[in-house]
Amino acid sequence: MAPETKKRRIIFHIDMNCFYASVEMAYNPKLKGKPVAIAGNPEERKGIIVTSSYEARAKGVKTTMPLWQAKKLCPQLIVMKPNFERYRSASREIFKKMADITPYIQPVSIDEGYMDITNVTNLGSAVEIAESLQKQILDDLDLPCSIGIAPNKFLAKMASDMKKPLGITILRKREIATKLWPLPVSEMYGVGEKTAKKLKALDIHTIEDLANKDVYQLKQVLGINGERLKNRANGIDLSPVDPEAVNEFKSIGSSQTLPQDTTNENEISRLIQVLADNVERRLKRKQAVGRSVQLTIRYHDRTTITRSKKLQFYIDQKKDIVDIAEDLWNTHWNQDPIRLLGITVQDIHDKQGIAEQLDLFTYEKEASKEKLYSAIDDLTSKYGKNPFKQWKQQEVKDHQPRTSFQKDFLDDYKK
DNA sequence: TCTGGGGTCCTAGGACCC
DNA sequence: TCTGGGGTCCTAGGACCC
Repeated sequence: MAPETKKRRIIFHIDMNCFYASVEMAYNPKLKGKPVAIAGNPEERKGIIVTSSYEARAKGVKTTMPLWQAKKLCPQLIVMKPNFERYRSASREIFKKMADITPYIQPVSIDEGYMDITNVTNLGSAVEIAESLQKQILDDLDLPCSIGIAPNKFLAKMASDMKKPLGITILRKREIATKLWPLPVSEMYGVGEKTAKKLKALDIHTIEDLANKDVYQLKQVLGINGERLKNRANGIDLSPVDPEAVNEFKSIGSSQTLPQDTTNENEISRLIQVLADNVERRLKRKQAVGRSVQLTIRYHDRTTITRSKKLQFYIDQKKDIVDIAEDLWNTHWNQDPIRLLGITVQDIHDKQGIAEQLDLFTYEKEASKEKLYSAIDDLTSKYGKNPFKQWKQQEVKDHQPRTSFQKDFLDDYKK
């Protein structure tokens, strides 16, 4: 957790400018000053713009624009495939430099993060610290960034957006009315297309309009988020800079848009293997196990469904992931051509932390996972329902059935 | 010729338990 | 005999962000 929250905090938001394009320019300086874009797969339909340089943006090239459209706007556009290893390595160097200043760092994405420098006392003023950090990142890594300085994360985030590239912007509480309120509400962090539309219907167009709107009306339209957005519009955000957040993964997924829509079950079966393989590899790299598998199917017309299955056990093996994904596929596919397939393992936990529970559950009772699965199947068909469903780990551990039904099951299982 | 792939958080309804 | 209300878990989908 961040240092004190009572004391007025000093929060930085560091935002890399055109990150992927900038990294490519750092690798190959000949690209500097030219319209450069990073695009998904330049050959196929999934070719969309991921990032572009300011020179490309000047011609109207925007993120998520289909490649063909970008080329039409900017025929000289230099299009490159993403080199994620490069970006990850540059990212590590950037966060190292932040870590030299304070341990209170919260990475948000590969190119963005917060710092709480409230208790940094030996490196000069906040602005001096920001200038020095920005200069180091530029001099050592040849990468430009913008930094927002504010009393909380939301204002720091909005501030870093105000001057690009290579900006440093301070946003004080007393400057909210002049610097923040005039902006269109759609530019606020947390307000997307749908929310902007709903706000417009309430005659809210600027952040000032939102700041002054009756909270009850906002909650009616936006739920709890309405209150949060109003608070932010008034410069209120108590959320701490949380260095642990980055380690607390909740899901790991892999999805792929096909070259063409398909109903071919062989192709789909192969794709499931590839996706499950991806997920398995990343689970193992993170030493994690998960307890729920979700299948995403996007059809020809882009309607998308998700179907998931919660498991009794934590898994990290490709085989298990494939089994469940195929089961979901067979149960829920409606025979229409599909455009995308995705597999996500959810309810993820650290493998070490879960090991004791797994041990108690499977090894101490000398039952392999398969054996236990089939025992559950047998007994479930015998009793008509699965008594494990409502059990908490603790109760299973302690063998403390709460109902006679569970007691029967347990007696039966122990045999 | 439209619109990728990786995530998080929130909501809402139904099942089930007490 | 014919019911309330609170809580948790599971599932599906929506909105948002980079």
